[in-house]
Amino acid sequence: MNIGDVADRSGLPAKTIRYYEEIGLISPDRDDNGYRRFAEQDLHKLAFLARARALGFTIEDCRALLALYEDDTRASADVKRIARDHLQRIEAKIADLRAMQDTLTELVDACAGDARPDCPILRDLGREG
Amino acid sequence: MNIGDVADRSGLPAKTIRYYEEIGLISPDRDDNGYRRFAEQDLHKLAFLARARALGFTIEDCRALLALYEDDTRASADVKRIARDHLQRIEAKIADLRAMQDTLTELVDACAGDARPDCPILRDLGREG
DNA sequence: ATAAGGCCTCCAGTAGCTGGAAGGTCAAGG
DNA sequence: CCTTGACCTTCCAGCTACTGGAGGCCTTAT
Repeated sequence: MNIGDVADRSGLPAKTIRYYEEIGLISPDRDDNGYRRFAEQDLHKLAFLARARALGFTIEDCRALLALYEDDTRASADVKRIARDHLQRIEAKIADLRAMQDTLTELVDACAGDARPDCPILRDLGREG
Repeated sequence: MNIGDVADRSGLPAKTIRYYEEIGLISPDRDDNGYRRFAEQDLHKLAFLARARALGFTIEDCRALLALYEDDTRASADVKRIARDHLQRIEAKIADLRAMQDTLTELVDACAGDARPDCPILRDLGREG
C-alpha cells in the first residue's frame, strides 16, 4: 500500500502519517523509488493511533499505549492509569469550559445585540477589581 | 508602574505582558532606561484582556473586543456576535469532550487494572474496522 | 509526448505563550 | 565605593500536533 491507500483506509491525512513516521510512531518500509510501502500491520497501528487520538490522548500517551499494545507481558494497570489520568484531564477541561459557558451564556443573554453601544459583555470584561 | 507591578495587579505573567505588547494589544511608554512604564489605562486594558482570555476568547477575539470597548460608537450587536460565536465553539468543544468522557469512562470501568495483560481499553483501540 | 495525479523532502506557520541566556539598572547594605 | 540581589531588557528556542506550500520525481493513461 502507498500512503494514499492507508490515508483512505485509516482516515488519517497523508501529511499526518508522514508526521507520525517522523516522530517514530510508525516505521514503514520503502520501495526502491523511495515511496513508503505500508504493510497491514502499519495500517493497523495507524488505525489504533487514529482511534486513540480521537479519544483525545496526546501523542505521548499514544506512544505509550502503542508500546503496551505490542507488549504481551503488559499489566492492564499501566493502561488503565494512562486512561484514567487522561479522563481526569478531560473532566477538568469540561469543568473549565462549563464555567466559561455559564458566564458567557449569562452575558450573551443580557446583551441587547442592537445598534446601541451599551453592552453588558464589555461592562463585565472592563469592570474594576 | 513597572512590568512587575502590572503583572502582580493584573494577574498576568510579565512574559505574557511583553508578548501582548509585541502583538500590538498594548503600547506602554518607555522610561529613559528602556523599562516599560505602564499607566493606569494600560493596567485596565491588561485586566480586560486577562478576563477575556479567562473566558476562553482567542487573542484575535480579544483584539476585536478591546477595539469595541474603546469605541464609543460601537453597536452591542458586534460584541454579542463575537461572544455568541465563541459560546458556540465552547459548546461544540464540550460536546466533543463529553463524547470522549463517555467512552473513556466505559473503558476505564471495564478494565481490571491489575497485573494481567488482558485489557478492554487496548482491545477497543485495536479493534478491526 | 504529455498531462494528471501521486509521491517525495524541506521549510514555514499555526496559538499563546514559556523558559532560558546574556546583559543593563537600581536600591540597599557594609 | 563596592557589592549583592532583585529588577528589567532583548533575543532565541521550544511546546502540541499538525497543516500548507514549493519544487521536484514517479507512474499511468491517452
